[in-house]
Amino acid sequence: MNIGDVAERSGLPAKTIRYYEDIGFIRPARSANGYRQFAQKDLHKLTFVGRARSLGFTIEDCRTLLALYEDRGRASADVKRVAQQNLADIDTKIADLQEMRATLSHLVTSCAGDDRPDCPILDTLGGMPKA
Amino acid sequence: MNIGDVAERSGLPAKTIRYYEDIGFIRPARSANGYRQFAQKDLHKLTFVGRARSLGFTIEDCRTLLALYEDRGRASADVKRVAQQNLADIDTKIADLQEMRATLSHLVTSCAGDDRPDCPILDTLGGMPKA
DNA sequence: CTTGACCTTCCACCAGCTGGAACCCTTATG
DNA sequence: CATAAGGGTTCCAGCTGGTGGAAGGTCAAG
Repeated sequence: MNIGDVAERSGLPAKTIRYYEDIGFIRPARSANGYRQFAQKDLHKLTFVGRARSLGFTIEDCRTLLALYEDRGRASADVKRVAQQNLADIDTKIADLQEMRATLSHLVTSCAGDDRPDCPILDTLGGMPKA
Repeated sequence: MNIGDVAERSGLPAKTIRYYEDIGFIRPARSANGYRQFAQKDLHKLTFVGRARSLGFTIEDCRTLLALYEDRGRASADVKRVAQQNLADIDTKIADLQEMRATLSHLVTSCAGDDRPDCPILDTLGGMPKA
């Protein structure tokens, strides 16, 4: 398979696949003309990474997960630990965003949104106490 | 005020303040020794930006908001529009994260997390259908 | 006079790609 | 046979929003 095929089948842009080679996720062979030749294994790994990324795992998480994925004798506890940490990170992000949302929503509601200059949003940003 | 004072009062690191000068948020005067001399106005603007950033506004949003903040004749509708867009973006992010969370939480729950190699998390990442 | 806390600039780096330039390879068509 | 379209290749730069560190100037205290 050439990079275009793998891009289509994995759902990742070709640029991203080259980048993933660059950072060592895959090591495709090269044919005589210099084109990357991808094996099924490469496609699997790329698809795996694509899914992991879409679930919010970082590149370094993916590196760990890929190593565990390749290691047939790994303990599921190791994988679970990475996933749980990711879950906790996601929970933190959600909580932060919800707090932001509440504050901002309150501001938006209190703003008339007309053509007059009086604006509680700006007033608050410019003047609210440090907390 | 020197940069250290402004940093303390605005709650922003000095590095960030220099960066904000770099991107044109503020234009502090310089004293004879080359030190930045901050006016109250600069402190207000930095504090304003700090708050807006903590509510998830991008740097470009802040540029817009600062311009509106400075413009005593602005229409509150303009500010509200920016805030509402930000709110919508936050909602999208929260929804995305919640979807991630649900999938990942399901995976974590289904994984034994023991010392055996069988792991539903890796199985799913490596094998689930493209959707 | 030296120490230490400031301040300055500049350059490099983080994640995770993405865009573009400049070039090569392959295949089909006129 | 020339050429044009549509692959592929490399490398370099840039995005966001800063952060870290080196090398050096300045200032007040002891």
